[in-house]
Amino acid sequence: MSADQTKKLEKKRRIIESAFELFKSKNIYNTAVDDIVKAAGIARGTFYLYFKDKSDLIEQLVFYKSGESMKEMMLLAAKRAADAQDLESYARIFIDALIDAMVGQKELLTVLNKNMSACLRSFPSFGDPEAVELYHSITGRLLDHGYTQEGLDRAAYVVFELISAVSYDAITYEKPFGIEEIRPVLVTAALSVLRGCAAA
Amino acid sequence: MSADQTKKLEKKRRIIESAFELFKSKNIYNTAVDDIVKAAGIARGTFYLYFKDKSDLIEQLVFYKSGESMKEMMLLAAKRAADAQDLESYARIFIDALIDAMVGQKELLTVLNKNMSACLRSFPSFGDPEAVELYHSITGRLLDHGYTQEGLDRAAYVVFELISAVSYDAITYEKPFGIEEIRPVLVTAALSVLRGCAAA
Amino acid sequence: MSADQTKKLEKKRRIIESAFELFKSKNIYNTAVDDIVKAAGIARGTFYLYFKDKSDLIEQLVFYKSGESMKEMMLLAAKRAADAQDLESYARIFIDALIDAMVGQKELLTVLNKNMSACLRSFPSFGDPEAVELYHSITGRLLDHGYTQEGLDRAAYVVFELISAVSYDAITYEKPFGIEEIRPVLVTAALSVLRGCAAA
Amino acid sequence: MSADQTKKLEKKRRIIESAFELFKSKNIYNTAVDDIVKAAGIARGTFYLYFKDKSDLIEQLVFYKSGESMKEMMLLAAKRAADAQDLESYARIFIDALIDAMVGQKELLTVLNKNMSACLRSFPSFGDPEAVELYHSITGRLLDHGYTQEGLDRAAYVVFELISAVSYDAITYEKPFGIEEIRPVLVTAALSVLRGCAAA
DNA sequence: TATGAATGAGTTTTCATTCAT
DNA sequence: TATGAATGAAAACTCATTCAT
Repeated sequence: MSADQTKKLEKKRRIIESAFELFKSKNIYNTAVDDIVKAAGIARGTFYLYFKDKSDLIEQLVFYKSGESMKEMMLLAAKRAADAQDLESYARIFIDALIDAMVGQKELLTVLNKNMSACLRSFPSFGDPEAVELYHSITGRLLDHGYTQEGLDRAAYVVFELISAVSYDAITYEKPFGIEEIRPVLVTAALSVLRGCAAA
Repeated sequence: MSADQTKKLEKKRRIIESAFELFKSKNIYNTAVDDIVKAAGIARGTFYLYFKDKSDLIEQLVFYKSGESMKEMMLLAAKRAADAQDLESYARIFIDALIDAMVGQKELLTVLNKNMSACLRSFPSFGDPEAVELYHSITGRLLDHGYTQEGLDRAAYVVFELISAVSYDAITYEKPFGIEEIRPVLVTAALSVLRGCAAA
Repeated sequence: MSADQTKKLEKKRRIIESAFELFKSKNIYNTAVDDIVKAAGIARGTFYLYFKDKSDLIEQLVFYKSGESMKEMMLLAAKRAADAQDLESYARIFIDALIDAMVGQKELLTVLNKNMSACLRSFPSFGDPEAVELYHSITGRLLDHGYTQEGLDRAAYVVFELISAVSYDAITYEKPFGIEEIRPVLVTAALSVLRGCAAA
Repeated sequence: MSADQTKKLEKKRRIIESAFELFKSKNIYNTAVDDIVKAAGIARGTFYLYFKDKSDLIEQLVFYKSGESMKEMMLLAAKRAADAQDLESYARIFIDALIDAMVGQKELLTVLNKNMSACLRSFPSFGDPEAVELYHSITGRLLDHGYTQEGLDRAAYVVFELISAVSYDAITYEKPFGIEEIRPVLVTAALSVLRGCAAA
């Protein structure tokens, strides 16, 4: 990648970061392109040199940010689950860590408004080679325990949706249940799903 | 309720229905108050007699519509599951019916954009006495099978979130899996959750 | 006046008073007819049974209120000046009292926005027989000191404009001079005007 | 000042002038921003590039216009009074000219609705160095005749308020006295004020 | 007389996007 | 590449007034 291209990408990222901060505090529909360029320290017109239009920015931001966060979450969870003895406790620790990670991403959730799935939609290819590798190293351990790769992908997807949907409400609204109140149910549920899918 | 009040409520509902039709075809943010009043056959100012502003309408619409659809879904599912012999098949048929109902509500899902939970947030009180009764008659059958009422509420909530989250992506994007592709996994998963939560 | 008419007048006054309170706190242009009828406890349509339109109300209010206040001011000033020995001190006390009265009418001034003259325009007939009588009893004392009635009217008018204009700025903005700062100059000035006009 | 800034200021002035013309013919509250931009030959949005909102324009217009007119009035009066022999006739000619100038500014008066004081409030600093200089050259002649600078400022202010308040009613309503009818009284009154304040 | 739902013209304001520099 | 003034369509919302009851 040429120096020029690196510079361009960097600026693009700067715009995305500025937009993200504003989206967090004001929500997408109340953030004007004007606010974004001011925050990024560039001119109005410059914005359109990097993004086709506002929705182009949003699309890229959501994709970039949700991918980024998914990777972070998997990374954190994998680290915590690394020393688990048996499969059962591996999964339990992993799922628990995933929920913790969601709690830590509260702001992102608000912006994405349950659109975490913007990323999940490309599941399990993600769009970031590192993330894919991470995913495989995590799920690999389950493969030889009665799962096919395909079955595993679906189970993992369902588990992820389950966790993110329930966590979203619990974290942002604390209704009908707060996160700590629903966490044990959620962990049990996620494990049940994994087990149930293996049998299938 | 006086005749006047009934009339007012009816008109409010008419506005909500008009808005809903437009939201389905054009999405919320591309629908102007102007479009809504034209569709409802009322004057611009009249709108503001019934709703504080546009966001007030959206809030009420989402709540009303998601509640309404939840009831419909429960109704349909209950009917289909009525003759089930054992608990296992009762649950299976019920869950399957729930997914079918989601498919039938594709349009609603698009509008609510995963905000079905606007209704779920008041779970299991819903806000409509009929719905509550329905909910209790449905879940009652499980009560004597090792669930406490509280545990049942949480399990049911988690199952509902699971089904609606996964179905939403499957139905609206068909990515990463289409609804028929993911349905067996989803049913298994939901049943596992129920079973897993009972044990707990 | 019939009982019916009295009732009507009373309601009219109630509307005017309600409007006046709102005008004081929100200014005329930010007060809607709607606010007024709510405050007066009547229906929207009823308003139009008593006033042709909004500007009709304003006109009547300004006239009624400024006349009322002018009378109050003259009454207060006359009382204070009653025991004055010589003409000089009579005028001085009177003018001073007038300024005090203006200070006490701060709210009215804000509403009328220097339109106190709405009343002054009918000077010295006012529109209220009692006020006219009051005016004559006050100025009478000067008549035999070199003034013609006409000259006196003009002088009084000019003095009144002088006091109300200067007081208005002093009271509402305290710029460029506060009321106590400018008061001595104002009294001197008013007296000079009276004296100067007598000579003429 | 850069060329860019000059250009911007020029456009701002153009908008103000267009608004002023409309305010004169239709009054402030019946002039829409839309009318102003049409008259100024700019786009709707451009207006908001130069003024925060409509009231911002009004504020700036009143200040700018009243300052401008004050300068013109002083200029005219000074020229006419230049050759006066004694102080008495200097003041008399000056005051008379001031009244003439007010008559010539009838339109402005209507727009400003007695808000000439928007400018007077910054008296005697005005906000325009040229005006200040003018003011000092005019009043200078009185300084050595028993006035302190401070006393002079107050006297001048009071005289100005007197003249503008009385003239306003006389010119715009011709009630209770027309301008020519009240002029001699007004001149005498103003002179009396000046004399009376000198003595003090 | 009294009501208050309905009206819709009219206003202000926003904001994504373009384009000359 | 970068700028930022200019645009104007489009949006939300207000409010004086009417009129059927």
